Amino acid sequence: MELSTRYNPADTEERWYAHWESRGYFRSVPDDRESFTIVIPPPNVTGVLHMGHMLNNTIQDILIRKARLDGKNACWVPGTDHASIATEAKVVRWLREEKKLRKADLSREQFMEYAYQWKEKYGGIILRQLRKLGASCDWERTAFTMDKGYYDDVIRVFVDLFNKDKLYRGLRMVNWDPEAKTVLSNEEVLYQEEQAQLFHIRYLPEDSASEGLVIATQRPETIFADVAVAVNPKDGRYGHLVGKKVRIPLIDKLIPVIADDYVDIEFGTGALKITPAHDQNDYEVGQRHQLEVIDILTDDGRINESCAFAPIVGLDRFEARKRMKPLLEESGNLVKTEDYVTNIGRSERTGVVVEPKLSLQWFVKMSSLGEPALKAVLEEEVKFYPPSFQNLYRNWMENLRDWCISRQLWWGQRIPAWYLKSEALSKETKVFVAATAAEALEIARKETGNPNLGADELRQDEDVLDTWASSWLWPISVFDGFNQPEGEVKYYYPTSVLVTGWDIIFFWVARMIMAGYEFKGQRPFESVYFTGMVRDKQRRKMSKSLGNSPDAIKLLDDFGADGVRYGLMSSAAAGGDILFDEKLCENGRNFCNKMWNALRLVKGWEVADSAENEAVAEKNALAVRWLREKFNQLLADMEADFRNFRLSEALLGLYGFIWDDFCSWYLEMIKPGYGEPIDRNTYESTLDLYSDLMIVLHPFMPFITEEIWHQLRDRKAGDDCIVQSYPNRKEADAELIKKVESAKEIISGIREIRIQQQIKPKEPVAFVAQKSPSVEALFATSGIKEMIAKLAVTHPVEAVEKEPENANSFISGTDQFYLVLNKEIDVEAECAKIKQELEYQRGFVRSIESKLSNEKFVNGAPAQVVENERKKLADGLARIQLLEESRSKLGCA
RNA sequence: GGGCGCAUAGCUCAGCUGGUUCAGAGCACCUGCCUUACAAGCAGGGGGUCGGAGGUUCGAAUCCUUCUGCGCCCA
Repeated sequence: MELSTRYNPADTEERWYAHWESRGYFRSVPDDRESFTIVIPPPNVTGVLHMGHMLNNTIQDILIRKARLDGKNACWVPGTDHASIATEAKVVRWLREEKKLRKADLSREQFMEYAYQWKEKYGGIILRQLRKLGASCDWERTAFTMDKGYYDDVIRVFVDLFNKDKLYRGLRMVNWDPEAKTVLSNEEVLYQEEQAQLFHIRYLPEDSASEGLVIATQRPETIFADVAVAVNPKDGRYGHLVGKKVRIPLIDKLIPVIADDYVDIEFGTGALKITPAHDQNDYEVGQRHQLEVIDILTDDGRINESCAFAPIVGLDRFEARKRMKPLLEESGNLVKTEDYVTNIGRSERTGVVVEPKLSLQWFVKMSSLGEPALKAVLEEEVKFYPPSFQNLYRNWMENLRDWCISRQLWWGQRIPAWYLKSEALSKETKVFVAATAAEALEIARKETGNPNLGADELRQDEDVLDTWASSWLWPISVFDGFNQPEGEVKYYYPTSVLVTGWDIIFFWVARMIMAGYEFKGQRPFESVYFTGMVRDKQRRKMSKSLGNSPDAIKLLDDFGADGVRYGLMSSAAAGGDILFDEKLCENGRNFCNKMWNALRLVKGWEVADSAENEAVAEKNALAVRWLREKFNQLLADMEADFRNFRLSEALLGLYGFIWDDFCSWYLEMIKPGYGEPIDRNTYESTLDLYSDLMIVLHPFMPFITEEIWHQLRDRKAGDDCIVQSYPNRKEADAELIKKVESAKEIISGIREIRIQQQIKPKEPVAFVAQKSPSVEALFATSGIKEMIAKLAVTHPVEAVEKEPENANSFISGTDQFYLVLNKEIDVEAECAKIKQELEYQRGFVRSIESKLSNEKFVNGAPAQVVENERKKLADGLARIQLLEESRSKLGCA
């Protein structure tokens, strides 16, 4: 069999994925095994795979594959989110640019048709890309938040909440996106410092008895919506004006000067124009002083008819702002303008400046929903990894605001509320909430006392629900838990773990927990694993606009899915950000090559029924035993790491084990000499060990492990790595491990001297140990002398009473070892080395002596610790003695 | 303004409930090797007063206080 010297992922990945799928390994149906369930955080249906997805889904796949190997019924539900605003924005742009259509010119039905066309075209790309990553989802369960059944669940929940009096319509200052013409949640507004201008504008007094006052504003066009000017009651400058009136420039409208603590004396001029319709804080001030609200902005951000200053009506707000400057200058009201930097909020989706705007929206009352959800996390019924996210969660949950769930969009679940056409929309408008128009009509007839009310006399709410108001039902709805509470959902719910970025802890995680308790009376998942954000080397968040995000698919092509998965996971401590660097994927790819070459080595061996001789057999048997015991240790580490979701550590542990213990040490221990065969026992054990390693590594790097699994032995159909049983852990034999570790230290000591003395790698050297009880005990271990001789390339190893002449020595543990080389040793250098070592050892001994002479330590510390210090002291003293002897023998100064 | 977190090698980070020769890993760097699996590799090596100060303790990278510098969330 010829194997290329490099592992080529392209040759294997697609093939194994198809194989797994065709064998139905990803499929889960309820049975009597324990379930292990993950629901995917649904990506945007028309999105494409990016680094965050890869990280997130790699982690889920690791957990799912591990659970599968553990014999659990592993179920990973994939799916997508309709991503209301993001998708609608894309569709609108597409219509405008490609079809030359404006949304305003289309009916709701026509628009939805286009939106579905868009979804058909781009929907599911990301799910195909997940397959490339190796994601072992049960694709038959693929869900979508706008699927018929899902849609119905969202509506059902809305009706349910309404009937439970947990929904209301209210006026709120909301974040308004004038381009998407919809409300945004606080989390969808991104604030950034931007350069702006502060206009200092004089408002003249009613009676011209004083100079009036000067306000500072960044939005001069909004002065026409002013209803007051506020000053701080403690501000001496303005005390005389409070209660008087001042004139709004250009329109000379009189507005009162009021006193309110909210005003910051230091900021600007200390006088604040109050514009309740267009600023959250002003709105609150306005409420306190019972001021009217004048809204001068249209939904698309233009100045509307309510503006008393005609010349700017109809202009976009930025255009209007530009016009204001000359107008104010002309009228003599502009005192000055100054540049300043301020936080401007922009829409996460459309990038336009968000306007605070009062509007009528649907809200969910959060008080009763929040309480059990907070408790669940604080009492760790839902466990967070890392637990520090509890703080963030609590902080938010204790300051819950009602959740605005209406969005002025079409792409989404349309709010199932109907109104009388005869009534204008206001807070007091009668509303009939029901799952269908017919039911709503029935309710309307009853409530209006008009049995003849016709369907055409009702109109449905135009808005749709916030996407999170659908995705918060995800863990329930994907199992059809609303329709069939006794069905599958009973088996799969609560799910095992949710893996998601901490940035959506409020958007999504908190709300799923609320929904879980509200609608199922149960937590939605046992644990939440928060991933960090993927950032670039300069710590910037990866984003399209920065162009600092690598092309995910290209990465997969360049390094293989296993390489990329390794790269992402090797630096991904839970919750910690990843500073992504392609170098990490390179490490992953190199790791694949390493394993591939280990395979080539093993597969290249000729196998004989018995070993060359007894010594070789003993050495190999020791190697096999040693690796088995180390493997037991590794399994214990893995178990702990998985229990704590320390996946990065688990992977790095495996990496070290395979690269160092298995390849660098074990394979070198058993590697037969040139042209010699290996004995069957060792060979078979090696295949078994290697196979076990592949099982343990499989969750992290599924493709190469499956490939090597099959290369190692001829496997029967269905005997695939992905469905093996995870190896059983046995108590590791610490004694044996320690012995081999001692041997390894000796080998390293020899190698060090070899390199220093420039001995050719293949040239055998004479090596002896000074006889001592510990050396004899070590050398009595069957096979260990042969092991040292082989790995350090020495003649047969012996322990001698008498120190050899002209030898280079080194200490390992408390014993001394010698290399006898065919050249004069450099006495001076040896002496210097010994001197340095002596200094270190003396310092070491001193520090321990001072510890042990401290009565408080001896009495206070645990016996174990004291005992250990005594041992350290004895060892140190022994080493000092050895060094002193060498020194005098060499005649060092 | 309120809250949370971080600071350990040149870089990125581990280091659990204080106690092994505990100051670690990977990358980077230096030296030597095209050694019959692998140069995308092998063998070796240098490098840190664990941000500063104080405290608790027999003992502190680890616990407490405080200062400094960064980051994030909320208002």
